[in-house]
Amino acid sequence: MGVALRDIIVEYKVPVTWEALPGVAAVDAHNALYQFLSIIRQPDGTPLMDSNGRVTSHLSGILFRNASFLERGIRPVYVFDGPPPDFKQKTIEERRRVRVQAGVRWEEALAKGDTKEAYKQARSSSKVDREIIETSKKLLSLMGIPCIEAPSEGEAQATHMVMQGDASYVVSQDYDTLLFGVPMLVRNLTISGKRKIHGRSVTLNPEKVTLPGVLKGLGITREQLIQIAVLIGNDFNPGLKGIGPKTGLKLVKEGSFEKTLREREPDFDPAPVIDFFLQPPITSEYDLAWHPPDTVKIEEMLCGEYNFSVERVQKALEGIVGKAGQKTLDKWF
DNA sequence: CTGCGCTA
DNA sequence: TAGCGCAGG
Repeated sequence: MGVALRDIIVEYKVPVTWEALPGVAAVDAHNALYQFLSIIRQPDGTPLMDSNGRVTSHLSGILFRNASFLERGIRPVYVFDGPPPDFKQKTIEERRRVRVQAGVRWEEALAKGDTKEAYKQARSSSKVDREIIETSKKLLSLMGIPCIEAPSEGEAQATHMVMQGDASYVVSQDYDTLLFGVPMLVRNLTISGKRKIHGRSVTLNPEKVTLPGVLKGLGITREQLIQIAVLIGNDFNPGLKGIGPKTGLKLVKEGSFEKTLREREPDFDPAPVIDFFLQPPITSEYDLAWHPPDTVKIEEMLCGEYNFSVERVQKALEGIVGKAGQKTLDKWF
């Protein structure tokens, strides 16, 4: 998922604290849900499920993450994807193929008793399907958190909302919003900060990436950043074999973007992709309103339908109403 | 991912 | 009271 800009952007990330991030956060909903689905699993890869076998990992993630956002003065708005552009079709099919294959390999690893491999494959088999999206929207709404439908890519819409001044930054693990021109992107906005990477437990702190910082640091324009994304591959085109971010940056800086494409992929016209990043479908018609959480209905949904523990849910909700309550409730809701 | 209980 | 490991649904 996303574009592999990490290697050239690593220097331009700035650590931030939660206290420095008050205001409205435009959350890349698909990215957040995928993260929850892929990570909130048992060691053998089994996700959290209710007694009917329905996946609940995303609901757990949404409840605790957003309770924490609200407690700390961050007002999240979740931006969901609309219909993808035609030229994303190949990417979508390829992802589906990889996902299905991971599902098969998960089964195989389980049969062999290879727990580590099972967990890895299970993560890759995660799918943000219609059911996941609908249940997520329902819980978010009950928590009083606005959900926006993008005309097309959620990342483009979230970016637009920051540019309009309706949100302060985008929350996503992916760098794609930079291509859409987001002024500020925040990654690792998690509560614990703890992650398991290569079996080791490491602490990841929230970090911000600003587009001006990246462009200035790399000495390029946004158009050139998009050119790099086209060369190395992104959500909308596969990129050229053997060209990663470093080589892409070099080629683009020496003005060889068109020449390289002409030589390597004469039949590929990058114009639609470039144009999509520069002028994506977006809308200014959205309502941003936060409400106090409907604690009764949340409990009905999570505990009544999905077997969540009443104590855990109530505790999370108390955190929102209690702390956010007295100080900021009036201003927000 | 997140909360929580146990350990030093 | 920080750090680790496990359960959560």
